[in-house]
Amino acid sequence: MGITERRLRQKEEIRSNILATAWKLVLEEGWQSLSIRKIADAIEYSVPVIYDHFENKEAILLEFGKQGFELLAKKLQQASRKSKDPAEQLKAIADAYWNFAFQHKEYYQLMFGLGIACCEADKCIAEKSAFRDIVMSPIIAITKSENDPRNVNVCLKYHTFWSVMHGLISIKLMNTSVEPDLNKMVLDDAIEGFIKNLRQ
Amino acid sequence: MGITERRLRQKEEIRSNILATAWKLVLEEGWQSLSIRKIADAIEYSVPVIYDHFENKEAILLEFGKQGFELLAKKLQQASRKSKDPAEQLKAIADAYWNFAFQHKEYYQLMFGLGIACCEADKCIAEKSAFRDIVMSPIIAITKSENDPRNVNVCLKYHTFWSVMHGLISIKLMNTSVEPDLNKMVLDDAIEGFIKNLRQ
DNA sequence: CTATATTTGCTAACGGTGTTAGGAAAAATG
DNA sequence: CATTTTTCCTAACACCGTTAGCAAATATAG
Repeated sequence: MGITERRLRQKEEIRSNILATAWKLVLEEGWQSLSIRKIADAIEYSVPVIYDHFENKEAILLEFGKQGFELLAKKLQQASRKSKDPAEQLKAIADAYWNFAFQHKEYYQLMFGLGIACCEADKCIAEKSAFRDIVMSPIIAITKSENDPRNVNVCLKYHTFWSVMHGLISIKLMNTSVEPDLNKMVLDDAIEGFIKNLRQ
Repeated sequence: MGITERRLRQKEEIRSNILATAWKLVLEEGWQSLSIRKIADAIEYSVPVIYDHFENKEAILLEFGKQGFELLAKKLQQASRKSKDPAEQLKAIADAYWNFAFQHKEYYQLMFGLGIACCEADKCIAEKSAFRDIVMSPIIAITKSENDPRNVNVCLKYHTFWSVMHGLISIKLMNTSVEPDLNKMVLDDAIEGFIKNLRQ
């Protein structure tokens, strides 16, 4: 009797319909303007139906957050495989990170908090530590320090790398227009400096 | 006849009462929870009175945003006067920027967009360009390039500096807890590297 | 095939948000 | 004292996230 299965399938379909519709709305009007009511309207169901599939609005955002972290990890993974030279790896990773941020602006905004309270603290630990490892590996190789990821210095360098990336991107994303648009030069410059610094 | 003057004074008093109350509410419960109704409640006036003094909520936020930029500029100015050596100046500026972000977390959040849509683009140009000049000056001195702030390379370095600062701070502020808390070491490390890089 | 149980999806509400129209009361002006 | 101006409030509009409760549709058991 595939009845319960069909029901599960139908229920699952509504769920992914919610997600797909929400995503479309976000692309069209941004995170700030996404609302449960608009989603309900678009999928042609009443509002409470949404709550049969997600505990609350934040749960929907969290879903996208995880998607984003997975996609980012994949992109960084691919980038790091482009070369055997750790410095080249790191450059490729930086590149991929940069591209991700602007090609998937909505994901990036959600993941790194330009306007939404989601994906903080413990919510996405698994997803975050995945891409942490990817970035860590070439840094360790370049510094040639002991191969221990818990090495304080390596941790520090990783943190610095990530911060630099995030700073460059988020300042570009908020587009303050005080200084001219320096596009990717800034990134290349900063990463170049970072790698030099890694080698002492 | 000082009647109109008294009226102006009283009106002005309500205005600053609104601002003071709003600021207290922000300190207590954060930007997200600030609402016109709460302000009205706290100053013991009805809601529309707020709109006699501010066009809308964003205008109130903008007021604080400008205050923030002015305070930051002052702090950076003071810091840069601590030494004649440009490298030391830059370190002091970085330090002051860092301290500002954590001592006046609310200002920083408002100014650099961790959660509020304000202070973008053209709104705070004057205030922003003030602290731009302060940071630019030691960078120019260190690179010893032509004394032209419109020099592309200097612009790029300034942008990098600012991005690094912002990245370090905002990642610390959102406290993702994947990596251990590396406090100010990360800042010192990054700035050290940045200055080295400036000198070629 | 009918009766019961379950699932589904709705209406309507609660309490919150920013914002504004319109009118009553108070104050200043002639 | 009458008139005009200013001050300030009530009440509403249109949103928001969230939930209680109920009606209709569906599946299950006898």
